[in-house]
Amino acid sequence: MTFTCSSNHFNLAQIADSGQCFRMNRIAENTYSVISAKKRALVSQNGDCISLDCPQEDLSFWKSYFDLDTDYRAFIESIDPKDSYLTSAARFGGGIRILRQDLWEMLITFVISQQKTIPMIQKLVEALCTAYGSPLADGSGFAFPTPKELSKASLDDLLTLKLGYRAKYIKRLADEAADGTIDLAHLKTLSYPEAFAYLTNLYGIGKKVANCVCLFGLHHIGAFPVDTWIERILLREYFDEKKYRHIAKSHLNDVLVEDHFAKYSGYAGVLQQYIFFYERSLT
DNA sequence: AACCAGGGGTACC
DNA sequence: GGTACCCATGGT
Repeated sequence: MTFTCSSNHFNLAQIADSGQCFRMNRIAENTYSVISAKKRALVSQNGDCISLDCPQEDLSFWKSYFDLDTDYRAFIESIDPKDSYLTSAARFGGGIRILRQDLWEMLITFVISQQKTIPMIQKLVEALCTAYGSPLADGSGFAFPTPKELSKASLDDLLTLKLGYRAKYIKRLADEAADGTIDLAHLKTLSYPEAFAYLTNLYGIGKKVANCVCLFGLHHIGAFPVDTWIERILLREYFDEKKYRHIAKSHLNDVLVEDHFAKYSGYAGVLQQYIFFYERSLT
């Protein structure tokens, strides 16, 4: 069945190309196939009108997935007008929303993302789903494998899928999530700082991936992942030699984020997505 | 052919 | 607590 609704600050094409989801594919002009966890939908957009084609019982799931109840205008209007780069980025990518994606899927996906380009991440995620996920109800593809399903893959199996040095991380994470050593249900109950600490203690998950999991898998939208793209932006747009001369290189990113994004406390991750998307569009 | 990609672990100091 | 080096693979 098809459901329609309207929303401001919503742009499917921008969301699909924003680098936060890797199983959203354009299948026609303005129409995308989206798979999250065990569900699939066809989504299209004409102006403010969004159409969802999915089983009726999945409608509320997808409305939540696209975060349609959050007011993004307030985030954008809070941007410091003196920050011309951030202002331009928000004007350019203001249709991006932080999707409410599956925690386990985000955890593994962003471990895969280490030192990989977005097209390569998509291929590897799809390979994992095809090899270890369950078929979707309508037979249109495969769900992301559960911890138990993924733990059936041996280290050699994962290496065969070309996961490289990430294979050993994924193997251990899948085993620990399957046997309960990693408690995903508990992780969902934690605050952002608690979840960040929990995640960075896991094998193969450092600050960057932990923040991506917090932002995209737990919807802690104050999380601010710093990858190579964001680092370049911070150094080019926010670095001041006089001001930061005495700061050690190993702390510089943290200080730059603190000095220029702490004022957006609680939702800085939304703005992070704007600048990430904007920066990538410029190349 | 070096160099980089939505980084992180480890061995040293 | 900090740094240097290594890790797989594919694209430029």
